[in-house]
Amino acid sequence: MSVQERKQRERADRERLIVATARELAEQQGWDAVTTRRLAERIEYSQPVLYSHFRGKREIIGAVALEGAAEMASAVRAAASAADGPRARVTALALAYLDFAERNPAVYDAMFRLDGGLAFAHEDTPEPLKDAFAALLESLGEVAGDGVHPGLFTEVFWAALHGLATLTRAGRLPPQDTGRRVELLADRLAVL
Amino acid sequence: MSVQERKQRERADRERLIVATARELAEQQGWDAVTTRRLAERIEYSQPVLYSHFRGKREIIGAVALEGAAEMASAVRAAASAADGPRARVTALALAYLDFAERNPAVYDAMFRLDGGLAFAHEDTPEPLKDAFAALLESLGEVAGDGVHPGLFTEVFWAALHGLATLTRAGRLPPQDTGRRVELLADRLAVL
DNA sequence: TCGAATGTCTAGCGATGCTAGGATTCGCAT
DNA sequence: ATGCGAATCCTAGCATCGCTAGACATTCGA
Repeated sequence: MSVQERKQRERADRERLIVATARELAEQQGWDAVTTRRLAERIEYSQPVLYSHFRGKREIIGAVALEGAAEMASAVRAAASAADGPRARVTALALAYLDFAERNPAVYDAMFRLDGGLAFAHEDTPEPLKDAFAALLESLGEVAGDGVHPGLFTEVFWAALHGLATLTRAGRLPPQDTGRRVELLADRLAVL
Repeated sequence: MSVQERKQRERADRERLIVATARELAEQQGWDAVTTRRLAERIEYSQPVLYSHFRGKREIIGAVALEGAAEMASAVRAAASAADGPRARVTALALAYLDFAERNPAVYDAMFRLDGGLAFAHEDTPEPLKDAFAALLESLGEVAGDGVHPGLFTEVFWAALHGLATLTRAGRLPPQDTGRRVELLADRLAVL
């Protein structure tokens, strides 16, 4: 029995290695540079090994996206819980979100820009994605205002953050004004 | 002289044909299906002809993006001018923007999701892109509120719209709630 | 009418995601 | 310890991608 367990452990290790390497490579040189050949070379295995873990490149991107969603959820929660009061909580959350997107552009792309083959809308949405949304909802729901569905409010706020993250990374919005934009968002959207 | 003029006209016609065909193909089957071979076949020329008009596939995407920007600008202006008062203007503008994104997903992708090789932030930003932003600014600037830079406000509002468009297309947000989200955005962000 | 210039196509390069099929290694029963 | 079956891994290759060199045809100007 212990032999099989060791093998399973090694397999799981290798799978983590693949995801971590893909992420590292993507952050260093962009997702275009993450080819199956380069990835295989970096993990010191041949290409087909990748396909014994993942159905294809898309699924690898999806795995990175899930990892990123978990990290983002915890980053958002940490920032929110460190702030006092609804107002500070909202701005802290927003800044944490944008900070995560800026520090992990490739991961953010995997989550929202690229096709990771993830089911988003339906019930079979992976847990990390639902949890990341829940992390936003926890802090944003309390400032939705009367008569506004917390989920709907969170979606709109999230959309605004996503737009800011995307456009900033595209060079469209100068990064130094991020603080003022977040202030504007929090002042106007949130009901305090 | 008239011979050269005819040739130039034919060349310009063919260039328009390339862009229109690329756009059509992208809307029908997605940008992944827009390969240089398929595109060449559809316009009934060989691949190298494409490269006598554009530096590469990126530039073709960029051309579609510019065409889309011009259309979006006029769609936004039309919607805004047909509405009475700032409040109605803002919601009409927002709905027109989202409607454009929904009806022309491939064009919207070319504008914001894909790499069309367009210079965005700098001064050499192509005129249609600047004009599309200007179309937003015209209506949104008047509801920025006191002490808020109209450009900054427009950026934030635009980011929110962009996020809504993106997330809706990804299947993350149910389309039937678009109206309520727009109402929320207009109610909260705009100062009337 | 003929050389030159312009325009177009055929063929091919390197690289991509992905896979079939053979080789090798490994665990386990004898 | 040994030999066999199975699991594991790699070599080699396919179709397709964006892109380009060089041959071919066509048209223009003298």
